[in-house]
Amino acid sequence: MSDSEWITELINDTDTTMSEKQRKILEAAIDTFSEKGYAGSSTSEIAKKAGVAEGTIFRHYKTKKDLLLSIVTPTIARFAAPFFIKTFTKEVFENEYEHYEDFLRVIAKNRLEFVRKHFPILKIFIQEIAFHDELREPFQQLFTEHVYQKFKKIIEHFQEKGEIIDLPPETIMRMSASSIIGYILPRFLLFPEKEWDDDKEIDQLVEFILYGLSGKR
Amino acid sequence: MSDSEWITELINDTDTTMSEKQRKILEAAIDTFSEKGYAGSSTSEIAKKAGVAEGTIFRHYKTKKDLLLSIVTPTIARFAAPFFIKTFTKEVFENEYEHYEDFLRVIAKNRLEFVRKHFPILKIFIQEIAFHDELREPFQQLFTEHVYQKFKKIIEHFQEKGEIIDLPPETIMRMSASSIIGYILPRFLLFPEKEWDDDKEIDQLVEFILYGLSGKR
Amino acid sequence: MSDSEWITELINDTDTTMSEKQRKILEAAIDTFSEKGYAGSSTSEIAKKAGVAEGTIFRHYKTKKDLLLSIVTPTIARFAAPFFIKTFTKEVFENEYEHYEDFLRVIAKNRLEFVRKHFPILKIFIQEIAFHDELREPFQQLFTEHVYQKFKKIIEHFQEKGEIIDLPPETIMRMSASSIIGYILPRFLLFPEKEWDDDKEIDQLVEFILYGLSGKR
Amino acid sequence: MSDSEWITELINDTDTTMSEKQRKILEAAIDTFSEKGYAGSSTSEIAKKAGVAEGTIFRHYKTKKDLLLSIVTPTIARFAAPFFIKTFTKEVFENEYEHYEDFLRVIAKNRLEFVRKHFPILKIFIQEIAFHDELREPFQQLFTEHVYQKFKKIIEHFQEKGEIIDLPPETIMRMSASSIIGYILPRFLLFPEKEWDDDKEIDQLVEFILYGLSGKR
DNA sequence: TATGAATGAGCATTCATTCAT
DNA sequence: AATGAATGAATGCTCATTCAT
Repeated sequence: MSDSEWITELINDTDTTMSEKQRKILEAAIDTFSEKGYAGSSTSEIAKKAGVAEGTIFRHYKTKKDLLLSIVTPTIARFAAPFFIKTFTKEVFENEYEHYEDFLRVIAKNRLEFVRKHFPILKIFIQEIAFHDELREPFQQLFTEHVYQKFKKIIEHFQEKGEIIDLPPETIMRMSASSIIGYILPRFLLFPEKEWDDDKEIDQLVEFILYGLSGKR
Repeated sequence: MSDSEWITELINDTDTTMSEKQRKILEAAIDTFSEKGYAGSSTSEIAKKAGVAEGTIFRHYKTKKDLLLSIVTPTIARFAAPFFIKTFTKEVFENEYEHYEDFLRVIAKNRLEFVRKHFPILKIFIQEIAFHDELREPFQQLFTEHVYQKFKKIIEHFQEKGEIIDLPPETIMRMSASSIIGYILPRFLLFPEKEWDDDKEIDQLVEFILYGLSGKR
Repeated sequence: MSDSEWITELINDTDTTMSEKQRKILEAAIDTFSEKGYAGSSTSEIAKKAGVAEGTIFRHYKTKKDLLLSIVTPTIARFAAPFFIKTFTKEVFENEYEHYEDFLRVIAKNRLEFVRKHFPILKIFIQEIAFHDELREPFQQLFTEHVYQKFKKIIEHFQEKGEIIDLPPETIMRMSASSIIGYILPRFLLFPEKEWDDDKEIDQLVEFILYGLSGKR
Repeated sequence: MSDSEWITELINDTDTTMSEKQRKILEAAIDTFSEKGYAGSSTSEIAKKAGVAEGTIFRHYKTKKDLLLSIVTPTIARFAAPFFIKTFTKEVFENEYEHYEDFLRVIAKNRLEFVRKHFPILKIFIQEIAFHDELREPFQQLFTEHVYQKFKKIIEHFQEKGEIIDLPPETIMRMSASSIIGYILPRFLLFPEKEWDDDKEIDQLVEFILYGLSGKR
């Protein structure tokens, strides 16, 4: 399976062939891994929560790590999907987003939406990426080859237009991303129960980034 | 032991009473927890790495979790130390930092220095805080009662002076902090082997935050 | 089913009613048991090797042990077949073999041939007879009631003719058999890849036994 | 540890450093492996029989296979010990044994004695050698480099003296050995409860081999 | 104080067998 | 007849913790 096929397959979320039991197992595993971490979760606990025999887990997933990857891999691929490079012509960016602000706002909103829907899985990913080469390596590659490259082109495009300051693209990227992530983490991880006005917050966030990065000083 | 005694004790780095073996155990545990996570590390592995018998660990630390807390707690307390409220009068802030920029730069530089020295322990903290009430609760308290309160006063002080925009202090705080953390994490966690010019990067960072938060728009 | 019916059925190699799948299962099981031993083989491995579903094995053989017996029993019965007593009159022996040498040579040659054809199954038998009463008991009976009795009569016959020394028949039997087996085991089990000149070796073997057992000393 | 050191260590049966529990574990393991085979024995069963916790087994023997090797290896080495080549001069053989008969009788008697003492372990060896490379390889080497070489020299020595027939030494060896083994196996494995007059049987055995191999025909 | 043998609950995984389809 | 999902007991092994020395 080639790289792009793999991506295509991951993004089209066609888990249509999953049995009832399999779905229950995945749900229980997401729950448990998310709450206690991978190493802190036992397959027997997951089986009990899923209402299946322990052996059933291993009929569907060869190992516990296999179960982890089956949970995390497709979701992360889909999280990164918007950054996939499909075309390299400048026109596309110009058509896609007239201003850096547009790009930022769109990304912030739809990735926030994605996080809202899939936070437990993303949390597992964040927790476990440090400990599993099988997780780190493919996503490091995915990031450097797709996300980073596309993001960079977008930044350079708007730097040429004079919209954003002339710092190294990865610095711009880091500042933009960390601001957004710096909203997402408290929002979902630390104080999820607080009432958040996402739209207003994102507006402030975008404005903060834009002024911070504006060339006019 | 009252709350403040506890804090005092933690900050004064009184590791003077530690035996050679104890120090070796701590070192080995930091190494191991940092590399494999708490649940993924075994006490026997730590004992072997420390060159002591398995039982020796439990002579010094009642349980494995005790060992974790002994590692993480004092370092985190010291990480937060600069934000401790010792005085509540406005004069102090004015003397301490003339501009928000000064405050930001000082904090960024010395907390970065602290991270450089203690990154493995901080990494353990970040990884494990989600899974252990014994970690989360005291530091949530420490944060809301000290760090947050002091940070808020500082922000309000500079908002009154018109230096920074009139958003809710916690929004300001989040934006400031996440920008700095957004530098620290790639810097130490993702690409530690890259060559970083910390001084230049921090200057850019501070500038980014200041412009982003400046009231003049 | 009476004892003699059982024997008759086993000897007539009526595997005619076996389906394709059943044959594949038997083949795979022989392969696997022979290579890893009964307890070291799993039914799932056998199923995979046979290209059938796990359940299919249990449709044909109630249990794993049933499968073992189905493999081993008929082949061992046929291995012992030449020793079955069909008649008890002396004349038969005299007609069958003029000298002990003839008997020895014929037995050695055709049992060697049999071993060549069925070695994997015989190996399973040798390995497993120690652990399964269901194997040991019928074949102990078969041996003491048929093989031993007929062998004994033959030996006594040639002792009367003065061809072989006057030791207890079972001693003669043991010496004859162990010499032959002592060729077969290295030949097939230890060094099967060596080049063996079976005819010459058997000639030497028969001579060795004959001289060893000859009464003229 | 060099080859010869290894041998020396194995032969000197210095299990002096074994704790009570360790001894109990070995005994129970020998019992169980001997009765049910390696694959058919469970560590929990062995632990129960030894009166220790299951974990205790694994403190002394890293794996179940380690336990097997710890049982079998030293005993087999000691079984082969009499065949170790210590000297290569002809004089030694002449002093050691005046006739092939002497050699045969001594070997038969003392190896029989050894088997009597260690039969359960030897049985385990015989059963398991087919399935474990870790067993087969070192003993194949030990056999071809020591036992076979010394045996061959002895045979050639007596062939030169005209005592035994001029067949290939390995044929002589096979016939001698299989005759002896052909006594040992029924003696201990098949009918251990029968009353055996070992001395008389060995005399007959030696005579059988000698006449069988005698050159005078 | 330090040891390391001993524990037994718990772990991920495999097993032979069943049964609805 | 054949499947393969499902089972849950059993497996080899690891774990944090205890305790006699």
